[in-house]
Amino acid sequence: MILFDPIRMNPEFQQLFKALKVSEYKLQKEILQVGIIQTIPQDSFIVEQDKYIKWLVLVINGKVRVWQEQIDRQILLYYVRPIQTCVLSLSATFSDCKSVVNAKTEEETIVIKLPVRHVNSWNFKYKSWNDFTTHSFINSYEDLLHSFKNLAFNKIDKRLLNYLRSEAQNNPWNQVSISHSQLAKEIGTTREVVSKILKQLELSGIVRLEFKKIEVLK
Amino acid sequence: MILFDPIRMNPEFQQLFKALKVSEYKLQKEILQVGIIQTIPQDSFIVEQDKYIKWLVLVINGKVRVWQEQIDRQILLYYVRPIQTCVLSLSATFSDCKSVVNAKTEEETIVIKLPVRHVNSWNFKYKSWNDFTTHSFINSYEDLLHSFKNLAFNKIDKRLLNYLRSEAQNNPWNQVSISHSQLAKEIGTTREVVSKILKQLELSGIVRLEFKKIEVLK
DNA sequence: AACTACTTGTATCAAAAGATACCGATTTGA
DNA sequence: TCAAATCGGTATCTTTTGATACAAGTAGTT
Repeated sequence: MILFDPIRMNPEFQQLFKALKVSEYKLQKEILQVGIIQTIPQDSFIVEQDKYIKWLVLVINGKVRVWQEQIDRQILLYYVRPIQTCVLSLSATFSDCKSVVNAKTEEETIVIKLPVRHVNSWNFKYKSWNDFTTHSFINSYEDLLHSFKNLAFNKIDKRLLNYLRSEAQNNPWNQVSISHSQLAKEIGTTREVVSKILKQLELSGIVRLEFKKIEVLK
Repeated sequence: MILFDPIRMNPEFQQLFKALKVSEYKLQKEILQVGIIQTIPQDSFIVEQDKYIKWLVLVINGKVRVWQEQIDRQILLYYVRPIQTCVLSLSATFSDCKSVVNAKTEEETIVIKLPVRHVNSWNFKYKSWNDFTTHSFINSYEDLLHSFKNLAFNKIDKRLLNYLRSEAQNNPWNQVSISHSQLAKEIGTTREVVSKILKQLELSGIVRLEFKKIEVLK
């Protein structure tokens, strides 16, 4: 039984170990040795398109938006929420590569950063880490597949409603606080189209519109 | 050193071991014990949407098309070529689940089938298997991400040309043998739209059209 | 209150994509 | 060789989405 440095063993690490079901003491020790806890303010970039990924970032608290962009258009890929990691930075732990996405905090976010070069060997060394990475890949793949299907088969009005309903679930009053232009970026279209569709949805009694706020009624 | 049953140790298994860099004798033995080699005729379903996945299928020779469909529309996800596996059946080795995609042979295809319940434990037991699954996930994720971006940002004419160019690469005369209606299914649109765009591309001197054949000129 | 930055509403026009309809060409195989 | 099935071309119309332009609303600051 190893006695950990009490200064390093703070609640964020404990949360991480519990969520990851990290039972191996040696892995706990390795994470404690190389991991850095950071509190990142709102609207800060975690990774940027075309830049190298140096850290595997695990979100402990907060919310990170991951998206792709091209000139004036962008589209949401997914959100990273506690306790998850961005699979793309996970894949970077296996082979040095540039990021093909952007990731930015949407709220103040607490993360644990692990240098990718250290993480590489853990996959086969520790069963719990192996399970964690495997399930991260599977879940992320399924999420992306779902988004792909949505994009391939649904028209914009349906995709907009899908987005609103899924976001409204996280709010006690079924409200989504977002501007029309931001909404346009989430689903990959323009602001005018969003305004038009939202007005139609309001006339149909499906949503109720306020300034920078949308209430989903059904 | 274990002496393998010479009847079971046929060239397909040898090919698989080499490609997977399976050096562990124990893993070789396990694969030989539970693996089944099958030659599947053209146009046979490997997995079907909403049905359970019982086997991890590894393609040794041939070509398997994986797609999603909805009523009258479908869209290509990817092809599985030698020596690869469909990640979605790979993810089924970790948790019993129904398929969300269809997979069908496009040519006569030789595969090795492994029962998913056996494969589950190999991931942490054998380093080479671990590497194989990890790289399968990473590559597949990146492919899907690429497709997603293509779908999100490119219009149909661009996507059609992207498809043709990538397929033409595999042919010594830069020709793609496919009907317009099949092409429409690959990229998720209708036959008429494909015919229209192909005619435009021919007038621009980018392709040359024949019956069920398209030559990509530039 | 006045100013600024941002947000929302909406009308008009253009382009992209889909739907329908019809006809002729090509292949296949009985 | 003739019929059936599949394939390809194209015209017309509709729907969906995007682009442009401008007016008006909202919130925060000074």
